[in-house]
Amino acid sequence: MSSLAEVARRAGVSKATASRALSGAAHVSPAAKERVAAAAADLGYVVSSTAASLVTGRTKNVGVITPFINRWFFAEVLEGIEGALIQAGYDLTLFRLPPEPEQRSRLFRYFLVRKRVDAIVCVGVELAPGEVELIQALRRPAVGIGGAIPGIMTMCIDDEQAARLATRHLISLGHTRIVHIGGDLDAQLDFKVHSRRLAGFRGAMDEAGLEHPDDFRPARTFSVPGGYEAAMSLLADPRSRPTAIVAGCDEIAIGAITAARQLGIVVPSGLSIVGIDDHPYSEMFGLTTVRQRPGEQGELAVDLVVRAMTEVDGGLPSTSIDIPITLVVRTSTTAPVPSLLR
Amino acid sequence: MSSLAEVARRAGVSKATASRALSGAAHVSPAAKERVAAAAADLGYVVSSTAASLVTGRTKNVGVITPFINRWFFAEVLEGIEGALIQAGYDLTLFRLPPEPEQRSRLFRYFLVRKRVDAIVCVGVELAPGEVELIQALRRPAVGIGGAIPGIMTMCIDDEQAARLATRHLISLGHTRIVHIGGDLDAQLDFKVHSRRLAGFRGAMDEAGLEHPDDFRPARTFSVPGGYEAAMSLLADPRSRPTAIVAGCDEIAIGAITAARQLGIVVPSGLSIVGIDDHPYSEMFGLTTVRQRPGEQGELAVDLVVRAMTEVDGGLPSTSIDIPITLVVRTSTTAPVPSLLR
DNA sequence: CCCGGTCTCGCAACCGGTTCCAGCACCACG
DNA sequence: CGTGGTGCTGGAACCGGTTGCGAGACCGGG
Repeated sequence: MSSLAEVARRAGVSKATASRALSGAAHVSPAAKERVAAAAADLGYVVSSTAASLVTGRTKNVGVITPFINRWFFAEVLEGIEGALIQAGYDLTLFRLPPEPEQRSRLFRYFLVRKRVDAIVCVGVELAPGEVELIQALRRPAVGIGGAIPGIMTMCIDDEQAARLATRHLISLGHTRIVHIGGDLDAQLDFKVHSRRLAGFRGAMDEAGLEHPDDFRPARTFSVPGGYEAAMSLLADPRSRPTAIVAGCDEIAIGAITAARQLGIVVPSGLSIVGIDDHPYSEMFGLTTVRQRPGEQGELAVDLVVRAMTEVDGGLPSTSIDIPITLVVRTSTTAPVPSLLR
Repeated sequence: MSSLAEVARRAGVSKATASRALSGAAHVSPAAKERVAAAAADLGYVVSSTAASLVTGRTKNVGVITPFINRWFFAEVLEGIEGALIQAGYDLTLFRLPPEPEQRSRLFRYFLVRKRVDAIVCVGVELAPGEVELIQALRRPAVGIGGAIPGIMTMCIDDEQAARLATRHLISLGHTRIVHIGGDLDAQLDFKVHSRRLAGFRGAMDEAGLEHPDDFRPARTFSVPGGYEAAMSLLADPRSRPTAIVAGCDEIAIGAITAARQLGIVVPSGLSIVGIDDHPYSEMFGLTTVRQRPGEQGELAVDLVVRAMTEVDGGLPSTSIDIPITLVVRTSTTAPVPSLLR
């Protein structure tokens, strides 16, 4: 309600000095600064951020674009971003990217562009070249999480590598009959994550010289129920049953563990299972997995854009940086047991 | 980059007409409107929302405050809110409420107040009276989700009623030895959800005249692993084992089902389990539960604030509205089976 | 005592739209 | 042909801050 002018009048100074006193930047006499602070305090004054950003051109606000909110990876990244932004004094404006192309382009050309944001973080969205252009035209720092995008800085885990790591672990234990339960290739996430993980799995099998016919089962959803269904149908016939499963993500792995137990198959002695993510439920299931920390990726992304905004030369290199992953061995994997001993 | 003035010049009209033509509100001749539109299009012009909101006082932006992002209920509500807001042409600024009181008050007095938002939606946060005052001082519509708050409009399910419904279902099946696994009363969510659900459970037991000594087991976390641990310790001793469990939420119920299966207890013949929420995993586990639809609650909240913002008399009544819940019977509950037949 | 430098501080011009108000053209009607 | 009304348009005053520039005060050194 109260404006800077009122504060200034009450403190007996001009708007200019009041502004300088409050922002703390320039030289203002201690006495004046004191009076302004007092006046502001008992008027309950707060700056109008709109007015401020109109003149400065900076909004202290960054936009985050993501296709999902209620999925583990995305929610986790979001929390990381949010925490880091608040810390740095920025607000977070959230845009969910709709799947329909028309809605999507509306988001880009209408919402995103209203000069509202000082920077952009895209999580799990693969920008089309035209969209990259639009963002570059904003002349604001931007970073992507979840996959490489030519033209803007991105960070992601190496999905192929993650699946390869998981698969190699099983191979090193002595498994030879291994199946991959992953995301449906026709209902792919951005960055073709499902294909990449499948490729990593197959790469590891090939490099070990293992045959792998009928090696892939798509899960209807990239989640626990999807993994459950796929594992149920895979494991139903004891003769074709593999000795180990590489899951496309931990949720699928958990679904598979649940299915196996339902069928009376003991994990890991009857079936080894390895996932990717290190989901909060994984420890409870003793799931061996390849860990990534989405929250840290979000924080890192914020660090980068904040630095780009505060440093004089705003530019962010358009490189892609690789997030490290680690294998976490728990109790869902072991060497294959000869069938008589199961 | 391009300003309204440029568009106006290019179209050969004044800023005033250009503004009117673009906003579409007032009378502008079709010819002029046409020329302005063309000029705007090939200049790639978009309004500066900061400039617009400086003069109109409206930001087309609503603030959402929530303590969690990566929990099912909260993420689900958030998705509902986001979808409804985009639909209505509003942006969403997300604030995560930090647990530390000092950070929390900082959020309220510093961030929230910068005249950035036209309305506020609080999900799962119990506002202190002082905080309600702060929000009311903003003179912006506000609604809460997840519990009643005196002074502002809220919507929530009746937690006691939900637990009572779940418990009555078990009692009607003939169960008499029932235990509640719920959230830790010392690590309570806002609105004392854990206590309320416990109270509903106990109310139903009392009204049926059932004894219920040692009737409550707190879960270390209000999630699957918490339910798993609590159920494990509860079910370990066959002699004290109940015939049915009322879980504080579906995730706890799922943890309990998993624990039961691990112990060789068949659900439901050996143990009936009922949850609250209707989580996406619940169907897979055949979990009988009390359904609530958090996404719809979010949408409803947005409808209300949007209406309050567009209608002439802005006020929102400070009533608390009750979200309906329904019992969804699946396969995790049945009549207790005499022990010989298990 | 004079002069140059450093601190403070106020004036006023922005930032980029929206909207009140007045003016003008044009039409229909008396 | 005069007059009142209607529809469209432009000028200009905002909205609420920030900041460049210049003026005055004050200090120390020569």
